[in-house]
Amino acid sequence: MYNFKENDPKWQKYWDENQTFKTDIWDFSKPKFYALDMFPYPSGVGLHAGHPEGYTATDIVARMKKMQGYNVLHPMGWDAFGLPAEQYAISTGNHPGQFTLDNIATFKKQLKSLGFSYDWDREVSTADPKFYKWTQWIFKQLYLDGYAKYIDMPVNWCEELGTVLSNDEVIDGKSERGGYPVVRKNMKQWVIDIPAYAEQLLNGLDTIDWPQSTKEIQRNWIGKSTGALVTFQVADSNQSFQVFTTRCDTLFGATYCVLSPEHAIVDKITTSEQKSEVEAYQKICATKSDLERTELNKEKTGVFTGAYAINPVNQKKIPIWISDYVLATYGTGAIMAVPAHDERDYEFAQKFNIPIIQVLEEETGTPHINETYKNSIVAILHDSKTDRYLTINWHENGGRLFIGGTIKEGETALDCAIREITEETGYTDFSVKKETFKIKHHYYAYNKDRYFQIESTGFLFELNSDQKQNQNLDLDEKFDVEWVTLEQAEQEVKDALHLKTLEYVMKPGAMIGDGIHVNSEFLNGFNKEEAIDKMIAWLESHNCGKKQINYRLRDWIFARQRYWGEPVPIVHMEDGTLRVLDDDELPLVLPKMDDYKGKNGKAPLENAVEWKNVIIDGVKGVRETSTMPGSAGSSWYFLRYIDPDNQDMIADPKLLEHWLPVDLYVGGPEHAVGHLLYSRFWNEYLYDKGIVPVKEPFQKLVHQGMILGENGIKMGKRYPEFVVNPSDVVASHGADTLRLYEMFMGPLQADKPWSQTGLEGAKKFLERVYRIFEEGKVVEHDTSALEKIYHQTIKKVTQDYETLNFNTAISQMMIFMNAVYKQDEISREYAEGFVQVLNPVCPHITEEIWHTFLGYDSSIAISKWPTFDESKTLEEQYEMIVQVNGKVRGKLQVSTNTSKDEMESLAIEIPNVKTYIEGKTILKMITVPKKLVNIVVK
RNA sequence: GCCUGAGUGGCGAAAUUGGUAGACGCACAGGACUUAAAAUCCUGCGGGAGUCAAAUCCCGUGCCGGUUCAAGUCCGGCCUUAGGCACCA
Repeated sequence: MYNFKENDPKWQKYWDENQTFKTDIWDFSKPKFYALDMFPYPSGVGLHAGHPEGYTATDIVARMKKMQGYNVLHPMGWDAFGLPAEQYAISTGNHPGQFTLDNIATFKKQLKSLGFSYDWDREVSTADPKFYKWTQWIFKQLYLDGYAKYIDMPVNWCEELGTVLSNDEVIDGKSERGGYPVVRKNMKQWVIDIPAYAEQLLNGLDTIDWPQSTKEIQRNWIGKSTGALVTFQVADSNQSFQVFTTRCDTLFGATYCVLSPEHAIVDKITTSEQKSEVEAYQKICATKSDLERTELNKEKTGVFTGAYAINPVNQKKIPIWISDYVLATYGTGAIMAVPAHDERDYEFAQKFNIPIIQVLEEETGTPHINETYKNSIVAILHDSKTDRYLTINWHENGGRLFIGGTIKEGETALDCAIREITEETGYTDFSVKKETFKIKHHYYAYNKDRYFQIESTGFLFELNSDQKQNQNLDLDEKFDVEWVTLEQAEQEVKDALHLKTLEYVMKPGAMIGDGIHVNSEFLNGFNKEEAIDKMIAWLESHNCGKKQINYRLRDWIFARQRYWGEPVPIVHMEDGTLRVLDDDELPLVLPKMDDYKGKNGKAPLENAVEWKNVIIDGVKGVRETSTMPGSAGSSWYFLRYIDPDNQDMIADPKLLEHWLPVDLYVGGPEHAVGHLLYSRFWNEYLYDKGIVPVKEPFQKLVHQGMILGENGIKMGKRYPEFVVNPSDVVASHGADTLRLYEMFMGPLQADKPWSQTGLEGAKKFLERVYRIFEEGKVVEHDTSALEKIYHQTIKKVTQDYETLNFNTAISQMMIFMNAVYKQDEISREYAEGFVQVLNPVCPHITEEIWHTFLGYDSSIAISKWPTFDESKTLEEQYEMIVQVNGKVRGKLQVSTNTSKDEMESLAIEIPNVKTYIEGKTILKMITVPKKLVNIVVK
């Protein structure tokens, strides 16, 4: 019986005292491996069940790499600044620093009890002035290079937390922490110009081994869109404004422009008659929270400014409106509206009665040379009393259609539709409900032997009464008038034009599909891509527009009106200038305070009067009292592990050169657009400055899944009875069992429910392993019966650890153990190799066996990883599968070097196979060497 | 609405380039050991038909269709679910 209670602490102490996992950072003689965990925020509640999962994964790889002769860097630290500690300090009056230190001590103890192979000498904490000196230093460089800016801008303001928040900290209009409402507010703020790196951050994604989903999230967040900038002159004014559009080809369809309510030009162009209305609208928008904005999504609102813009392509005057469906923060904060082909613009134009001009036309049928042009209609008549649609059935001479017809000279499309319905069906009492966008259609008329190209307008009519008159038909018009259900119409109407018309009638709104240009002068007849190129060329040559790329990515708001964060190393001088601290003034340390709560929306540091007021070179100044966001320190901490005590720089360049990039980074997927984007940005910036040697800091990233409660639901306050505390499990089952179980549950990346009986199973396996040694089953002679499975096991486990498939690695070790039990003995060589490959998952029990039963006096962690002999993994026999017409009809044990011909002749001799091929012709045999024979018979 | 993943026994899950679906574990059942139980060891275990027992046969990887000698795997269309984005012009 293995005594984990005694042995876990014993070996943890041994590794500590012997500095088993101390990294000799300057030893460049061996290949390096940098295994990194996302460092935890040391909360008051300690580790949760998810922590050991990711940490064990990196630990396994780190331990294996060390045994394989790599110089491994496997550090741990603390993301120690943040809101909870500060909230705690406010409510208890204690210093958040002390609270944080206490939590760190708890976390460290818990992590040590799990036996991770961290080099604790490299521990960092973002709240430690020795660390944040360099966070401030990086900020200073960003400031000096113009990336960190102090600007007036709309920000996410959270009243409850008393601070501004960055975009990734706002979820559905509420704060990520606490779920408090967030409103937009104009404030002078520190921001960092991450959009300047948008393109590089986007391109870098193609070079790194990250989960597809996370790359996709980052791509969406960066939100690159290629389009054009178009300048509109304001009529009867010297003002102009620019719009951003991805569809400049639809410019002929622009019937109005919309400015965001906050747009700077609004005040200058609004006419006196519209002034009060515009100002009232602006006021409403300013007080709306982001949540209200999205909730009020349903209906468009807006106000006419009274001013008109000149459409540059045709000099038409189009009205300028303001509306909050145009965002001040994206593009230029102004758009050209093309209601015919944009759903939002369509909705707005409908509501405010603004003209809609179709400039794209869908095309059905196949074009032909020598077409005759016609204008025509397709009319769909609906009877709401029976919910049927009127069709005419030509049977074999053309099938089921709606009513169609050609527009006569001097007739409008609507007149034509009414006339055709009455002529063909006799109905006279109906009213028009809808006229659709036009469709271009090509067809061949047999009766006239001609190709036609028509431009068809669709109509929807509603039948008022069954009043009829006689049909007025030509002699050759032989069809039945039939009322059918929508379903029947959709199935039986085959004509492309009529089907498309039905689609237009049923689906209200703008025409979003692709089409060719119409009503667009020099663009007529061109498709989207061609038209965009032509339009950009036209705009450039007429000096009123150009190609433009836009990003959704916004400035990173880099200040929080909170205490527990890095002070910003800036002084606001009395003369209005900003002064950044000299290097020798760093770190700028947080002052101790009596009260950590800010008052009236002011930062807590405003109350640190002695700290904030300074005199520099005889000029008075006030320190910046906002602090940096939590993601500041975490954006570069992985660099500091490499040289944590360096007082002169972030880290020695020679060390960075050797150790970067991080080879394996494991952590939760929730940081996809926060930490994982910010740290890529800082790293890339530091790369451009020549400080960091690699563009991308994390070469391979893996997200561990969530450990769910036994009820299949996320562990949490909702179902406290299903919460598993890793420390309890360590106490009851030992660290190795917990590590083994969490790795065996399923793929690392998947969410997996906890299972108490599964945990017992893991423990049983370890007992089974231990018993082999305890009961003296290790023998000094060879156990050749185990040779093949031993080599297969070493091979599979080694490969699976490398690819992080720990569950299948463990399953292979179980298979090996089963074989050992069957054999009832194992050679010393195989026993050692097995214990070594198990060691990364279960370091304590294997260390114990290594010393006690195998007699070593040095750690198994520094032993040499076992090797396998490929030739000894190969089977000399296999089960050949024989299929007849793809179904398995026989199996046969054959030698691995059986030839194709031999396989086939053996196959047809199998009795059961014979019964299936007897009396039939063998068409062919498909033979896959070392696998199967498939006999195809008829 | 749009973009990513995922869907396999009672349960957690395996399955190179398409080539025996269900490895391994849990649960369950039977047996050995024991005065007995626990622990341990051994055996069985997708569903159905068939048989004293076998052999053998049919069905089966969310649903429908396709490609192929052969589909969990490839293609098309849907459903469910998790995550992300959401007036981004």
